[in-house]
Order: sequence, then C-alpha cells, then structure tokens
Amino acid sequence: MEQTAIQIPAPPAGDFKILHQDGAARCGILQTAHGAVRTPIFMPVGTAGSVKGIAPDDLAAMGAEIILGNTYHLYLRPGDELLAELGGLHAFNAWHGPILTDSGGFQVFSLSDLRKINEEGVTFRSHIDGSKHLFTPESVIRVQRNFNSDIMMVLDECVAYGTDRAYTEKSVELTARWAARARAAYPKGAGRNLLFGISQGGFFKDLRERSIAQIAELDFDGNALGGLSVGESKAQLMDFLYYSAPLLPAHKPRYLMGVGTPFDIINGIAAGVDMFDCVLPTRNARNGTLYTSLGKVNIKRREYANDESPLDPACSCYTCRTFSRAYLRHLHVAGEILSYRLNSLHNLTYFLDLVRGARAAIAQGTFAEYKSEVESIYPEELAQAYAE
RNA sequence: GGAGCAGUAGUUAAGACGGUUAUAACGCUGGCCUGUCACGCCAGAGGCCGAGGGUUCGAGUCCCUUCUGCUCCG
Repeated sequence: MEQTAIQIPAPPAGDFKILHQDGAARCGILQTAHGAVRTPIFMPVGTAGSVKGIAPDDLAAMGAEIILGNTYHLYLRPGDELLAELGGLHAFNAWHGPILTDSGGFQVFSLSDLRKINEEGVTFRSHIDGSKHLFTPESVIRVQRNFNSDIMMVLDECVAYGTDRAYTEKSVELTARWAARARAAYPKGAGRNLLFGISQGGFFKDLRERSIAQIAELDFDGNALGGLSVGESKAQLMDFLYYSAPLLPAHKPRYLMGVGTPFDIINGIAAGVDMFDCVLPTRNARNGTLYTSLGKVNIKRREYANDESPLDPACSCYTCRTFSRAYLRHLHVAGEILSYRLNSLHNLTYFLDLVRGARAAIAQGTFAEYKSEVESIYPEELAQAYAE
C-alpha cells in the first residue's frame, strides 16, 4: 500500500464535537483559531494579559489549554488599539494557545459604584485614573477583535445577589437586546473569532429559562451561564446550576462563568457544563490557601513551620516535587515573590488535573465515582450544598 | 559631677484640663477569598503603663525617691 500524505484539514474554528457522555457530563473538543481545547476545561484567569506570577511556558507545562483575558482591563491598559498594532494579545503576551476574553460585563457589576447603565451600554469610570468610558455591545466586540481573542464574550449585565425580580427581569431583557446587537455587529461566520452569548436571570428560574432561550436563539458559538456565585448560598448555586445547565443548547459548549471551587467545578461538569474559569486558584495561591488531594491547606498556619512533607504527595507539579511545606510557609510568611509563583503553579496544576481527571472518568464511564471522590475531599461544601 | 529628654503590647509609637473595659501600626494566631479595583480582607490573642512611695473619691497622666537608656554641659 502506498504511503500517501493525507492532508486532514483542521476543523473550522467553532467546531465542537462531543466525544463521550456519562450521564449529563460530557467530554468534547472545541476548535479555535489558535488550537483545540479539550472539555471539560478549566481556564486560568489572566485578567491583565498575564496569569499572575505564571509565565506561558509554565502554563504549557501544567497542561493549560486556554487562558482568559479581560476586556475592561486590557482596554484601559495597554489599550486595544496598541494591542492590534502589536499583532494582538497572543503576540503581545507570548501565549500562543487559545484565549477567551471576558466582555467587561462582570466589571459592570463588580465596579458598580463607578458605572451607569442605559440602553446604549454602560458608562464607567476607570479604576486606574478615574477617566470616563463607554462600553456598548458593539464596541466591546471591536475591542475584543483588536485583541484577536479566540473566544469573545458579549456584553451583559450581571446583577448583584439579592436584586429583586422586577429589576432582574428588566436586566434580562436588556442583556438579550445587547446580545442581539452583538450578534448583528459580528454575524455568524464573519471571522475566526468565536462569540459566546451569556444568559442571566438572577435567582428566578423562569427568568433563567427565558434568558437562556433568548440567548440560544441568537446562535452563538457557545453559551454561558452568568450571574452565579455572586454571594448566594452553596445550596442555591447548586440548585440553579443543575436547573439551568441542561437548558443551554446541548450541541454547543456550555460555559459557567467565574466558577468556582473544585467542588463547584465537579458539580458543574455533572450538570453538563464544559468550560470554567475562576480566580480562586491564583488569588488563593497568593493569599496562602492551597488546594490539595487532602483538602484545603492554609500554608501560613504554624503547624507547617517544621513540616518537611510535600504540599500534596499526590501532585506532580514542580512545587510539590521540589519543596517542603515548611519552606512554602516560610516563603509566604516572609512575603517572598517566589511564594506567589510556586503556590499558583500548584493550585493551577490542581485545577487542571481535576478537569483532566474528569475527562478521563467521563471517557471511561466512571464519572459518578470520580465526582464523589472529589466531593469527599470537601465535606464542608458537600454539607452546605444540601443545607436548606 | 550637673542638666535635659525618654522609659506604655513582641516591636515602634499615641495617650489635651488626672475620670468608665489604656489606643494604633507592624508582628503574632486563626479565618475568608468564585467572569481579579484583590501580594487583599476580616477577626482574635498579647500590656502588674520601668520600680517603690505619696497626693486624690480616682494616677499611664501630678509630686518624691530610685533604676535604665540617650543627648548636652563640665
């Protein structure tokens, strides 16, 4: 038989194939302009174009497949036009894998004292210099295209926990109109940058359902669940997660924005979510809370002062292979910069291993066992999830 | 030898007229962190106010003695 070089064209960006299914959990592969992403996936957060304390080679070594950037931060500094001029965010920060950029919708929520929302968009003040800016559904697409983001997010309004039904309903409608404008500004197939829609709805199930239907209708490349983990109880988070996730279109990637703890992520996967991002592994790393196969470890505790054992004996990251808990405690207590890097390296490895393990379990049809194994590491959250 | 200043939490310091459980920062101990305004936030434990005596209803605060440190003058 003759050896012929067969050119297999890469699937087009946006192509999403589900390879395995185990209950509602699925394992798939999403194509982007900068490569494929295996799902379920955890995306390290690099708000200002850098995963704090972690260089791209470390990210690659730990098996990160896609990272996040933030439109709000990168637009303010260094600016989207400069990034376009310098060849986009990938050329700028030397991460050549896929990048998802959040739209700034969350900052509309988290920087609430600095902004004003109307039909046109959101006016806000820069947290850096106080200058005034306007984000619209259209401008946010333009900015993200200047970044050359692989997955762009539409502008949405994320309402605070406890917002009443009347406002939440108005907000859902506004988010839907903004989504439609985003879609019009970037029609399907207009480019290789993917565009994901975001559903909201606060803590009202009918509004969640309505929002998801409105967003689904616009035929985005993927669909996100927004506005969760904003201060509600663990039980409420679980309730809304398991209610909402199955309503998102099944044949497209589902993204649970900003969530969460290992417990949340494993439950998100169980509910049928494919993508997660969260600042917890990196922020907590910097603040001394480390996730391990033995549970959460607050490395600054005195009990670790003379602990020669590795942080997590089951982990194969550089930090766990090389240093003792005693040294990691010292670095943290002494405020050494290396502490941030080593801790972040470990926590991100832990989160990436978690989803890697989930993919393998789904493929083998053993996800339920895997899930209860992970949950048993976090008994407090498990108890809270079933608390009334 | 004389004069001045200072001795208050582990540390550095606040404590007008003497008046309820003596402050703060840092440190220490513990907790928190969910689309990063986040090397951040919250809480807690630490003090016979150098020692002794006196005045006073009441003294960290006033008076005397004493000890220690620093500075200056001889």
